[in-house]
Amino acid sequence: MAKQNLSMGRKKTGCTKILSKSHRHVTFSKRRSGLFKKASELCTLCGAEIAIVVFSPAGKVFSFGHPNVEPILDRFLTGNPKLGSKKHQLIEAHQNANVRELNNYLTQIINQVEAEKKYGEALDHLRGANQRQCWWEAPINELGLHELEQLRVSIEELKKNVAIQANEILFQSTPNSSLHLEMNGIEYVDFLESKHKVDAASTIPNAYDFAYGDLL
Amino acid sequence: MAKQNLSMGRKKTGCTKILSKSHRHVTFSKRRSGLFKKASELCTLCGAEIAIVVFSPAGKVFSFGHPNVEPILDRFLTGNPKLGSKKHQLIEAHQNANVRELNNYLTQIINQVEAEKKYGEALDHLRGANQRQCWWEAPINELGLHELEQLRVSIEELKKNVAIQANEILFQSTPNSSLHLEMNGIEYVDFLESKHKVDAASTIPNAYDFAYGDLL
DNA sequence: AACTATTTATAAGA
DNA sequence: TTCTTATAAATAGTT
Repeated sequence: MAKQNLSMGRKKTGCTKILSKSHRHVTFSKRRSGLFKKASELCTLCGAEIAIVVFSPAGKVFSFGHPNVEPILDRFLTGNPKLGSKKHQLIEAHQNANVRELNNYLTQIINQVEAEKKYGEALDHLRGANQRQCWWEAPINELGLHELEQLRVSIEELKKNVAIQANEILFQSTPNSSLHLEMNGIEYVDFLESKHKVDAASTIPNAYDFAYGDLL
Repeated sequence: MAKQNLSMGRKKTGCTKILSKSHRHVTFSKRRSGLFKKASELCTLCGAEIAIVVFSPAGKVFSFGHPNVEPILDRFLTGNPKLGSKKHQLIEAHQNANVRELNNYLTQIINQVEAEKKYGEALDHLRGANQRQCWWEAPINELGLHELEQLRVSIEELKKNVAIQANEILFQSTPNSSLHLEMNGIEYVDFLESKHKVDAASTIPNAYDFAYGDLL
């Protein structure tokens, strides 16, 4: 796939971008026609299905599709999660059955929040009782103190568990837990970040990329 | 874009699908290369951005993209709501609105969790201070026993809440995720049982006749 | 995969 | 823009 002789016709042209704007526009039109014709030929000769999307430097869109553009793009986007950007993984998740999972995921988080609230209220009541009834004025007994300390440790432990739970569900991977949920969570954040990267990258011209399906 | 002379090279071929499978496969490979090369040339010469997706008759996928396939397809799909199949309406909806909404929602929930955790920690400190200041200096009396009882009631209530949530998650959501909460519940039960033994040992009247409501 | 006779694509000019 | 034409490139059939 060397890119050496880029020209045809009367004279060889260089392999760099055409400088003259009008000349470039003419070439763009001609070669775009040629590209679509080649694609059409490939479709009829070999029974292939092809979609082409072309953005002119000015931002105009041209598309070719046999038999239609969008079904082909759909198939490509939904059928290639591994190539997929995070965005498409997210889209795919929604397109498949994962809306329900995402909802469950949110429900879980809400439940966790509720649990934290209830726990906080319980502690609140403890504190209120302490203040109202002047626990600190009561006589102490060594056994009682020890038991209270045990209680405290147990409650701390529970609190930690709940907090860890919340964190795991929100951010981390649990070994045998539902992969989809966690992917949803992570991708969600990554997607918003990568959105900006994509926007920036799409204005950068010269990257050169072939993605062959042989690998799939 | 007439489709009349579909052949090149040695001899003209018809404009219909090539019948021989091996022949067709060879032609497919050659012409696919040519198509991608043409696309590449168009990109470099005119500064265009092109994405091509090809499905072979066998269903294999091949794609070309400059600078990358997916951003171009994204731009195409999001920029063409008029064509909207339902699927694309879904994609667009997610891209335009729901993703942001969901993200805000998640951020909110994360903040809530953080706030609850901080609040819980603050209460812990308060309670710890109370203990340090007063408990071990105070004599034990009936009020102290009452406080212990209240503590148990609060914890029992919390335990019920956790168990209820565990059940909800267990029946609404994925089994694995509910496991941890359920474990929390079990730990909690164990703790209360051990507490009960302690109560008995310390001659505190066992109160399984809990009076709910005034505390929680 | 490499070769080659042809056809096709297209750059430049009208 | 479109048409013409000289020439480069693509490729069908072959090895």
